[in-house]
Amino acid sequence: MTERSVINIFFMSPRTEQQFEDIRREKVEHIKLCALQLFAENGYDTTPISKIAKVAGISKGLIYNYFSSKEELLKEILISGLKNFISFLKIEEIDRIKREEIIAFVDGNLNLLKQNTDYYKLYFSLVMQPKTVQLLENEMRDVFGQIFEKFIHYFEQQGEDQPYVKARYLLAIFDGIGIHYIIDPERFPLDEIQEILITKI
Amino acid sequence: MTERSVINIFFMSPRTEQQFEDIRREKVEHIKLCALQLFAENGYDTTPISKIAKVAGISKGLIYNYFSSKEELLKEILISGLKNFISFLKIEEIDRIKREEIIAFVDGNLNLLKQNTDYYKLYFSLVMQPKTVQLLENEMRDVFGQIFEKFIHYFEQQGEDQPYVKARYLLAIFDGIGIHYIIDPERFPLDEIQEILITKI
Amino acid sequence: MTERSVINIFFMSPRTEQQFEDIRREKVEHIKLCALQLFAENGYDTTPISKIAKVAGISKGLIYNYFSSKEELLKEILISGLKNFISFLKIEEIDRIKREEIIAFVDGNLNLLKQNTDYYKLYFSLVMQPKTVQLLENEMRDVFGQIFEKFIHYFEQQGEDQPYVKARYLLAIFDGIGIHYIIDPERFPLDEIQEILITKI
Amino acid sequence: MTERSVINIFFMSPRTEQQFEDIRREKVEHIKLCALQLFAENGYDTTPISKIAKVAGISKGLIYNYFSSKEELLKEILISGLKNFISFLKIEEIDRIKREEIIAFVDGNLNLLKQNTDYYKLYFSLVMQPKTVQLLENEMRDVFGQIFEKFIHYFEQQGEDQPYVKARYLLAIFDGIGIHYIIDPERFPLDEIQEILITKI
DNA sequence: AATGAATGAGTCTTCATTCAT
DNA sequence: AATGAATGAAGACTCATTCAT
Repeated sequence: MTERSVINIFFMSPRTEQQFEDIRREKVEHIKLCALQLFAENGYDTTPISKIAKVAGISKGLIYNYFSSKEELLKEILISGLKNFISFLKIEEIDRIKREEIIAFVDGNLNLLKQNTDYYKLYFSLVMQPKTVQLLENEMRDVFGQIFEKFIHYFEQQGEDQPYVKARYLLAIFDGIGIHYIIDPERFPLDEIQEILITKI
Repeated sequence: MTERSVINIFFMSPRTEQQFEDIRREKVEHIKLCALQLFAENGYDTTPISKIAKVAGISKGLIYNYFSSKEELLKEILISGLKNFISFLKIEEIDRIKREEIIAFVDGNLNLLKQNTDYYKLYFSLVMQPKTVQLLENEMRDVFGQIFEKFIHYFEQQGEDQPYVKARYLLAIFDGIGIHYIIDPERFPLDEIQEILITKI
Repeated sequence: MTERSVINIFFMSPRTEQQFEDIRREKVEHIKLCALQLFAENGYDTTPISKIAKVAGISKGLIYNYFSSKEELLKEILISGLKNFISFLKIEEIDRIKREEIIAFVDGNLNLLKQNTDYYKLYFSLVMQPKTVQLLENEMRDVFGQIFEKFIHYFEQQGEDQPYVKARYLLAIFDGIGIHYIIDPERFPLDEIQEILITKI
Repeated sequence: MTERSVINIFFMSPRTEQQFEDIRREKVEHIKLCALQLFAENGYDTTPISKIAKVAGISKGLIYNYFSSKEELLKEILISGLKNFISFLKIEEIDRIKREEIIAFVDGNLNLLKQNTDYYKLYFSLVMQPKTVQLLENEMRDVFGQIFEKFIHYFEQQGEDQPYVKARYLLAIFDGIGIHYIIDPERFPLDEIQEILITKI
């Protein structure tokens, strides 16, 4: 028991459960953000926990207070990204799929790409590996399953002859654009391509 | 003639330069192939040299007889892939860019994807990292610069208003298709999408 | 005050900065001492880090917590020795160079030799290699430059005709004595030679 | 049996035993010389056999045709040096030890130093290690025992009161000069010091 | 006599994770 | 809740030596 602890008791008003929760959540988010940036830039495997700690301004040990392992940290980052994807694009709300909604989705997708470039970078660099896919199996099925269904539904409504193929194709195009934007964000003509894409739809 | 000279003719002669060269070329190719498969499946950083050696049926040390480092091995694999890309698609020969040639390129590209899935897997998993791009700077500039110019030229001929944007877009689509095929080769409708793509062009 | 706050005061506080610093300094010195003994006895190149760790009673990894590389460890050992040399001989304080001071230096030098045999052993075994000299370039220039100047100055005062040569010669003699003492400390008549040397000066 | 061997038999006159011996001896000397230079410059432990082979213009394997191991090669180099030392200084012939002979020895010693700097470099860098001393135990005892006895004898003749100490001291001075010359051959005033040394004797 | 492919033990180094405080 | 010391398993790489030719 150090002097510090003692002082804490006498001079600081005790935090409420809620405050503790807030602090914790804030710290967790901070660590995740720092880790995401480093993972995106240098790769997951080549980013040591120690570096994350340094960038986050905390000790190595503390990270293990919030995440049980490095892989767990990765998983939470990836899942947060997927959740963000869902909520940002309001996928769940898209039930009657009209043209405007698809266009909104396209717009949203590309806007998200611009804002969350780091996340996409990390995502694309890992999605090729079976280990990652396994890690996110359920979550990915949920997210992409939903999107996929809605796209198929949309193309069916449009009277397309191969709605499944078209849906796959459209999603592939999204990711192609994503990758190229990530590799060369300065020069890749994202806005112009966004327009072309919407026109075609 | 002393006894020694007589013995001489029973001495095994060392291998000829040609023999040594054959051994080298064969081993180099074998190692590169094994490494490619492992890198593609498990990732470059998570594949130890020892595992490559085991799969290749040789000792760890021998790999260093042929490649100065793990990174060098990676580089040679990637460059071989690029060279293969160039020669397979006969990029250099495409000077008068007609519709048929572009179509041949699309076909070739997707066929290559089917045949060299491992290479694409590796390529996409690394192209996001600045370190890789740096590793292949010159080679990539050569290859993609050429392709890119021809596409722009083609779209100009076609009277498109934004040839640069269109070229970028088409290349992005290629890679999008590539990634999706790689992630799910069983179910991704590559052939149907190939047709759609050609139709659109 | 929630239960959590109460628990707080029972939490072990982390060590203070001072405590960490103490641990570090102590460990660093311990490692350097063990390494010096082993380097001196078996040579730098033939002493593996693992052996140093074993002798020091710690893990291999911990050495890298305190020294960035084996070479860095060597460098710090050598520099510490040079610093010790300077402070022990009070080189900087010798400004008016009288006979007594030179004699004190000779005495000090040979006493240091007796006490720090390991250091001299290591030093002599490495000083022949350009790599080492390069490693310590600045430090060696500082130390020996100073000593050398004072010796020259002294011989000038004495009216010697070749002060530079005499200074070089005297320093060479020191090292000759050093080497011979190191090789055969039991039988080498260090004390008698010390007297002879002083007499000559 | 390769074609080459066959040709050898029909077109080349068989070498005599003597010629074979000469060729062998020449090659052995060549390898030793190359190895000495590399060992002296970069250290024994940090000079790989492969580098010696490359510098000598032969294959790694061939070295093992002439020397059973790297250590054996070192040993032979060191012993050759010692033998050269003996024969050059004609130590064995010095029986009536007069002043001129000692002077001749001093001269010879320093001349040898100038000519065989590499050897001295190697010698001094290894002589500190017990392993080396063990390797050369007998040879060193022979050489230095002889020299030492003669020096003692000489100082006895001169009526010195501590002939043993003086002999040790003189040998130490030789080595001190040797080391300093080796470290800085350009600027070390070897000739002047040689004169001083002779004068003192 | 000569080559260099091949091996495998050993070395330095990194880093996720644990632990005492 | 927080620190960084400490561990140990694993990885990249080296190199003396052997071996088939």
